[in-house]
Amino acid sequence: MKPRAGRDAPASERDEVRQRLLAVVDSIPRGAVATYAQVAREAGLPRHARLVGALLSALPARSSLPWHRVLNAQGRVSLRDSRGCREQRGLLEAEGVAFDARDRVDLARFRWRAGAPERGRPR
DNA sequence: TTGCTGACGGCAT
DNA sequence: CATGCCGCCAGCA
Repeated sequence: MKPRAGRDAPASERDEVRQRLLAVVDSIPRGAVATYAQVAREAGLPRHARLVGALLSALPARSSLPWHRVLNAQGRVSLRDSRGCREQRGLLEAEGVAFDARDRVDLARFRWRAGAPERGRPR
């Protein structure tokens, strides 16, 4: 059987991977959002969207990471827990991210463009 | 090792 | 727009 790199990799390496992903999340600027897949790609780990979710779900409540700026590909909050859902939404709205009537964020408008020059979004 | 699960995603219906 | 199905991956029983 063909072993898969990620699973067999030494703990230290998997740890480094997690750090890299978290670092990307940490770099999402206020008022912008990124998708799970986007974070993974940005970290050089395409196809690891689920891992991003797993990581964030295990995040300590105290974390200073802007975990709330990560949404699914549809621009919606992906939390199962309704309590957490409202929290994430509240945090985003507090920094200017708008949700439409179907609880979606317009990614074309709020998606974070890594490396793109900081510029005010058109109102 | 196998099987099931999940803060995912893309595509077909 | 909603569902369902399937691929993808790490974690865990």
